Amino acid sequence: MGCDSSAPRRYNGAFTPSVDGPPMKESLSAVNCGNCSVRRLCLPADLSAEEIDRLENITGKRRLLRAGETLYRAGDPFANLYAIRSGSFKSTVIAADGDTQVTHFALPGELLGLDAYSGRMHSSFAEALEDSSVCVMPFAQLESLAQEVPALQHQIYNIFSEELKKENETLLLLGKRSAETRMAALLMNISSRYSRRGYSATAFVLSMPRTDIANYLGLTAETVSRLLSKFQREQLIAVRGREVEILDLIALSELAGTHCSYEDAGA
Amino acid sequence: MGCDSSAPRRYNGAFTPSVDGPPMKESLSAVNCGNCSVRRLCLPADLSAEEIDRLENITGKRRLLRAGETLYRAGDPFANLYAIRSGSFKSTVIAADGDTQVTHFALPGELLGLDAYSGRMHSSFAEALEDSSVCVMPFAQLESLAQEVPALQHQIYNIFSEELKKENETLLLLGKRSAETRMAALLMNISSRYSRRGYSATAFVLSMPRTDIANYLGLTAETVSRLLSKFQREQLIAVRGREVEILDLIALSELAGTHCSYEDAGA
DNA sequence: GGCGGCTCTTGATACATATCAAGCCCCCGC
DNA sequence: GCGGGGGCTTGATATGTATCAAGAGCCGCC
Repeated sequence: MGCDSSAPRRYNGAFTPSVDGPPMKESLSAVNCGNCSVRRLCLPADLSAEEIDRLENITGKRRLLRAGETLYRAGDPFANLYAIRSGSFKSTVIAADGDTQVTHFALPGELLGLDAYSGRMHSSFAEALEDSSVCVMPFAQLESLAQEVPALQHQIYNIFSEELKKENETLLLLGKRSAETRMAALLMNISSRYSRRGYSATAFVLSMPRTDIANYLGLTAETVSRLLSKFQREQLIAVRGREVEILDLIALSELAGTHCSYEDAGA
Repeated sequence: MGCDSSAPRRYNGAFTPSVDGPPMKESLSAVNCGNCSVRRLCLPADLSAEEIDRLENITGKRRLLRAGETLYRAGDPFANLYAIRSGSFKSTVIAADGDTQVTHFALPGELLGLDAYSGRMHSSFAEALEDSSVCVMPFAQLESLAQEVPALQHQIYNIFSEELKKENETLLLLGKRSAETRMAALLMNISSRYSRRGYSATAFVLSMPRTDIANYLGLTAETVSRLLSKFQREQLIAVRGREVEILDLIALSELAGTHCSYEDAGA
């Protein structure tokens, strides 16, 4: 079993029968960065075997979370970055008036916690949308290792920069686009992110409730629901609860107003 | 004359009579990071005199831009970061369908170009809103210097992280808030950023046209105009063209739904 | 000094999406 | 198997903001 043993699992599943058998268990053998299947997406990108080895010494720890548990909260001291190995998370921020806003959905192979460096304190919340597993990466150690290993340094900059780019795309999406476009773009985005990971680009399970999707897109849950129904009527997708199958990838991407996804149109 | 000689100047000014006298000229004496008035906001934060000296060797170059000129365009190879010394910029991204979205307004002391690291290519446009001056910082050199100077490294991470935090706040703003709230939040934000720089928090000139504000906030120019008029009727602000005076900072910040600004509620 | 072109303002109307309100479905626990 | 509750869907209505349209102010140019 590699770094990426458990497949995403819904906590409220329709496909998957139940979640109660032997959950949250994980073999610890052969769990390392070198053979991690999300490797390409995590930090190690261009490191040599020896460098990966050193990285592993500081990223050995795993943390398992149940659906609904929070990985960190705004105000928590910043100590670690987290690489998602399986499962998914939502990031939220809270306004002064208590209003919350979902800012991201994080899927396997993606990082959480980058916004916490400045101020040494998390400024957002990360909550597991389903049972999930993360690599814990103590940033202080990562930082000093990076000081010695330029390739790691580059990779960290890369990730920060990538993250900024993604946010720009999100802004673009939320800026002035119709509810329909936003919904289509989100579906395309999730599709491409799963596909990049080796999962199906056309059939997946949304791990988040409609309310979270709505909040993220700046819409209401009712509107999200209506749009999904509409897409289904138009034969663009098939929805059943949180299961989604994209029937017409091209039409959907045209609706989204972008060729592939608003994240990274390549891949 | 220090690092921050020229004050922001409108290119379409109401206060300032004209822009044609001796523009875009700048003494080169004593232009260095150590005595730069935006120092606290640029990279040098915690560096020793000796380290600042080394930094200066690679950041000596200046670039002057006329209102409307672009600092970089999406697709340009990434070579430099830019620290704004005077003037202001808008960052935009362009959707596949050609639609553009303003993602930021950048004021003096702030950095541009961070999103370009990954892919070694700019993914957005930066256009001067008024005649402006920037410090050119070749990133490759910055990077290798950072490899030797941990304090610089920290500062770079800091800036990246700060940037991500800011974007989260912007998402919060755009997510589900009324036009009124967005407009108030933008005014408060600009106010706090100017104030942080030592300028008046209550009287400033918006360097961008209404259309850019509207685009940034996900509204139309008409709505922006109406809102400003409304704020004025309600004695919250006084507007005359692009000049704004905030009359009731407290009421405005309450409207914005945050205590001070959506950027960094402190300061 | 007067003309022409922007940017900005203001008004009337249209429309997209929110809001309010049931009812349904599915999953879970008893 | 039955009852309960949360998430989801669907409908009717309300409303905020866009859209369309006209006019005003300002600036630069001729």
